[in-house]
Amino acid sequence: MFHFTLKQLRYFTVAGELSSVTLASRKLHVSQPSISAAIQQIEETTGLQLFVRHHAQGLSLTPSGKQLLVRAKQLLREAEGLEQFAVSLSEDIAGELRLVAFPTFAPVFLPQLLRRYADAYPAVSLLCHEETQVDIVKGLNQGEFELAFTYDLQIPVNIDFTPLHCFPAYAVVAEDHPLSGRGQVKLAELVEYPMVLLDWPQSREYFLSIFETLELKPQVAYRAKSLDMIRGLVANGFGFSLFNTPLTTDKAFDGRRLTALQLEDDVRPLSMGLACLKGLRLSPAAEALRDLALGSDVTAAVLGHKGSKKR
Amino acid sequence: MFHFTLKQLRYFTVAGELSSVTLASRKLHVSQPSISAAIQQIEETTGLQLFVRHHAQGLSLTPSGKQLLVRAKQLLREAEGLEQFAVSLSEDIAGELRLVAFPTFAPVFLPQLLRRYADAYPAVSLLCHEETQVDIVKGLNQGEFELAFTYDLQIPVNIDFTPLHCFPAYAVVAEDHPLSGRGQVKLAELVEYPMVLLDWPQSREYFLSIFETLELKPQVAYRAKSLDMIRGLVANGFGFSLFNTPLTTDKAFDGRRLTALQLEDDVRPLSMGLACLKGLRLSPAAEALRDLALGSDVTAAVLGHKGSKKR
DNA sequence: GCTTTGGATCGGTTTTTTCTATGTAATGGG
DNA sequence: CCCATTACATAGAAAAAACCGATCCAAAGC
Repeated sequence: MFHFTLKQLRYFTVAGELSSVTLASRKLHVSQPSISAAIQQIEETTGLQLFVRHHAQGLSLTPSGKQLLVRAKQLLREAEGLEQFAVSLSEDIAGELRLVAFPTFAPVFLPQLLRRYADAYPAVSLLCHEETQVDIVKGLNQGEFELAFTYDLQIPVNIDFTPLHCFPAYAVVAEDHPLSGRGQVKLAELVEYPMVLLDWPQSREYFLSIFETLELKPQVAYRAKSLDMIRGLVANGFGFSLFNTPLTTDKAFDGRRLTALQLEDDVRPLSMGLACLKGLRLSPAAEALRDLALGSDVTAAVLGHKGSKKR
Repeated sequence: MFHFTLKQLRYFTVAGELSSVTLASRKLHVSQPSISAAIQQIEETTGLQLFVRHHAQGLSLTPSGKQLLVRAKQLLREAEGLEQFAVSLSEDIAGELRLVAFPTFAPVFLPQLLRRYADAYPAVSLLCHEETQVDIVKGLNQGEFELAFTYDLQIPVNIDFTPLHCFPAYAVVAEDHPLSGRGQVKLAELVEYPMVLLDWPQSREYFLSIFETLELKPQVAYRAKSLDMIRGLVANGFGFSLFNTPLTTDKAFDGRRLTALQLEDDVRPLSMGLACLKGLRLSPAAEALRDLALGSDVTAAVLGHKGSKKR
């Protein structure tokens, strides 16, 4: 494919600039025949005559050699730049950091966290996707993302999970729902009413499994594809729903009000945390974000301690 | 200096794009361990983890790997470009062609020749200097110029000279000079009048040597550094002068007229031609100009056969 | 004519690259 | 559950290359 090497180009450019094979060999700490050979190899592969040899007094570039020299130096600078870039990627907190987050809680606390991160490490360009659990796992595996904020749900063995915060499940009903104002309810009471279900691959199964462990079966009246839609449906009396992500507002988008109800049953809370590939050494940029997230209770500031920290 | 090679980068990028060491090895016609090794070497020198290895099902780039891949491909493209450039320099009539010409006759016929050349080979960017003989020789030796249009005067042995045209020396006087209208004169007659001398390193000696061979000694009344000045001085009655380059106009810049006088003596005419370094293989661009210059009597068209072709 | 200079060439050594063969871990079909 | 398959890693040997010291050679300068 390539008929010359960076090393040959380097030897050539130095010799060209010094107009001397010997001086170049000294400057580059290699023997004089090495430089000679490199130049001849380039001359051979390109078919160009790069130098006019003056016996006993060095050599001088031919016009062709001069033209090649300019472009060769440019290539060498760019190679140098690539190397610098690679080193900086592996040593500095810089480059691109590709994140992914579970969409239900992403907007709740990520904006604040990313703000703090961006202030602390301006050399990093952040990229944050939102995907459902299966796509998060797929994306991590394929190197699409380096770090994921997600729930500890169906995490495969090859993915490391570090819990950040625990979210207990709770019920949400419309303000004018018969159970509203109760403060807390039993799941057995809830199943008497129609349910609105978040219809996402893993979430679906998770919410239904909560009832299954108590051998209850909710009447799913509606399935919706977004959290906002669920809130709206619930607020408009289509039934109750179960959430883990805290309600940060008691209003649906149309202004109707919702009420949260604690569950009296002993339901396993969901653990939210940071996931990344087990085999992957994190970049300094990712490491920094991980430290930032672990170092401070990121959710507390926003949520006012509605959940319990860690698992 | 550089801790990776173009070959390693190439192996890496192909493997990265195919997400497979094996496929890359097939595509590049090398063994699979070679690819593996190259990737590991880059990982080692940069300190980056480029791939996540999935047992039995290929590998996928890490986010860092993806970033490096993009820039590595760019560098490879640029290397490819450099190679193309070099090959084109040695095979195509393209690139930069650095010329130099002796200033006295350069404006007489070079513009027309270069025009034809530029029309025929638009991929070549022409650069034409004008220097006196010593600087022409120096420039050729140092690779400053590839081809020179000059006189066969004091040409060192390491420079090849191909004659293009012969210019006999002739005298020039003002229109109102006593010798004007004679048509031809003897040098012995000329020395009775004051002379105006072109004061350039080699030209000076050449003109004086013409008199010396006949054991004559001209009275040099004025020395000037440019041909235009000489013409003006002669036209204004400061004396006669000797030229080789044909007078293409009988007017000086101030409008005063000049007359050319043939020499009756047997003076060796000056040979004008193409000079280039003996050790230098000409670029296709230079070769093309040489062919163009040799192929047609470049001067005839302009001068109307005032001199004799070739030597 | 002798010395100096500086690139080219020659052999031999070391290093790097590449290959074949094999190991190994995960996947998938029966 | 076993076994064949897949695909990367590793080991060891062979081939290629890069490199070096020594020497050669041509020109320049004293």
